[in-house]
Amino acid sequence: MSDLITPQTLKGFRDYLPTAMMARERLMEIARQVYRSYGFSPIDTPALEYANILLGKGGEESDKQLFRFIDSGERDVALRFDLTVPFARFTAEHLSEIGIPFKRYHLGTVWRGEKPQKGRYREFMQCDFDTIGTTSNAADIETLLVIHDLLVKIGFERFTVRVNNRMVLNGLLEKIGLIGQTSGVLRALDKLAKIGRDAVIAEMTDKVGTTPEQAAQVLDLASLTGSNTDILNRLEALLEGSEVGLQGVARLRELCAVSQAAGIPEERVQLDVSIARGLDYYTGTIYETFLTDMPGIGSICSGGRYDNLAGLFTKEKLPGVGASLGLDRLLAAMEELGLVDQTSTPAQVLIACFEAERLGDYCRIGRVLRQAGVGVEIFPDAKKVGQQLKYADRKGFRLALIAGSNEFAKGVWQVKDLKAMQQTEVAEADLVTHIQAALAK
RNA sequence: GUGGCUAUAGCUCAGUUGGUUAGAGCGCCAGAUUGUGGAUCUGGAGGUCGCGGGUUCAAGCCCCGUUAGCCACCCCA
Repeated sequence: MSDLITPQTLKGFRDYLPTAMMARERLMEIARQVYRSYGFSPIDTPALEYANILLGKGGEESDKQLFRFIDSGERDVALRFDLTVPFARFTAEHLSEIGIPFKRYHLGTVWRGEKPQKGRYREFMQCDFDTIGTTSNAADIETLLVIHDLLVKIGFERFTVRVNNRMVLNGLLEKIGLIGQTSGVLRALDKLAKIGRDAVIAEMTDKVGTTPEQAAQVLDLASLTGSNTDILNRLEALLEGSEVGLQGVARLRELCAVSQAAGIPEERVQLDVSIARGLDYYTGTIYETFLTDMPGIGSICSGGRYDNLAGLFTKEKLPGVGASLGLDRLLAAMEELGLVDQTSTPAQVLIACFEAERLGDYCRIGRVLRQAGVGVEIFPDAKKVGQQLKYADRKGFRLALIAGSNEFAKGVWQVKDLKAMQQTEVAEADLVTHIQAALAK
C-alpha cells in the first residue's frame, strides 16, 4: 500500500484534458475537411517502422532524435519521426495500387527525442498533405491555397505564408561558385532574422569557407525586401544567366499571380528569399507559416517541393509537393493567445435531474433530441438544481432542460439558455424545433 | 545532445540572515426560508514544500544527485 507509483508522464509527453482535447479534435476535423475539399484522400501507416526505413532520411540530426529500440523479436525498430518518410515507403510499396498523380492527407502522431520547450514536444501530431507524381506548378500553388484555407477555417486572419524556392537559391549559389557548400550556406542564411547580417557573413566565411564577397552576394539576394513583384523583378536581374534560378523565379511569379487571382489576399503571401529551412530533400518551392501575433513559436505549417520522394525505396522517380500542419504547436500558440474555447463537454444540452423517479422521461426526451442530432447529457443525481446548473455552466453547456411535476402536469419543459440567462417554457411537442433554433444562434 | 533558470495547495504565488503546529488570492465542497447557475457572506476539505541523499541541535530555505517544466544553442511542427 505504501509503494504508490508516482503518476507522471515522460519528458515531452503530455496528457490532454477534455478542454485541450476538444480543441485538438476540432483542429483535426477542420484539417480533414479542408484537405478533403481539395481532393486529398486519407491514409494511415504504422507508428513503428524498421529502423532502416527511417534512418538517414533527414540528415544525421534526425537520426539522433529517433526513438529507436530492439523489439522482443530482435528487430531493430523506431517510431516514425515524421509522416513524410513513412509516406515514401508507403508509396514505393503501393504505387501500382494508388496510381499517379496521388493526393493524400495523413493525420498522425510522430515522435522526436528532442529537448522539449514550449510548442516543442517529443510526441506531437502532424497533419500532412502531399501531391505526388506531378511537377506542375499547379500543385505547388494548390499547396499554398490549402495552407491558407486551413488557417482561415481555423479562425486566423493575421498570418503570413512565407514562400521561397530552392531553385532561386541554388541558381545564385551556382552563379557565385558555392554550389558545393549549399547546405552550410543555407543554414547560416536562415539565421539572418535572428543574428543579423554581420554574424551571418562571419559564419559563412569562418565555418562554411566562403569568401567575404561571396557571402555578401548571398546576403544581398536574401535581404531583398519590398512587394512581391519588386522582389521578383530584382531577383530576375540578379539571376540573369542562371537557368535554374530564373526557372525558380518564374514559378514564384506564377504562384503569386495565380494565388491572387484565386482570391488569396496578397499580404498573406510573402516572398522571402532568406527562408531556406526545411529538410534537405526540398528542391523547389518552400513554405513556412507564421502567426502575426505569435511569431516566436515558429512555423506552424511548413513544407515544400521535392524531386524524388521515394528514391531510396524504388527506382520510380516521384516528384511531389506538400506541407505539414503542426497541430500541437499551433494549439500551444492558440492557448497562449487565449483562442482555445474553454468548453469541456461535447454535448450542448444538459437535462437536470429534478426528480429521480422521472428518469424515464428524462431519458426519453434525451433520445428524441439525440435522434434530432443534438448532444444531450442527463445529470445523474437529483442534487439541488442550483448545483446542477453550476455544473452545466462550468462545463460549457449551452442549454439546460428542467422539468418537475408542475411541468409534467402541463406537458412542458423549462428551457434555460445558460449564456443569455433566460428561461422559456416550451411545450414538449415544440421542444425539438425550439432547441434546434436556440442552438443555431 | 550542450549550457542556463525554475520546482511550495487544483491554479497564480508569498514564505524574512536555516529556528516551534507552512500562508494568501482564485478555484473546489457545504450552508445562508428545501424548484434554478456566473455577485455577496459564513464554514470546510486540500500540501510528507517535485523526488532521493547530505550538512546541521534544527532545512521549504544550504550542498549533491535525480525527475520535470521553461529559456538559449542545435534542429524543427
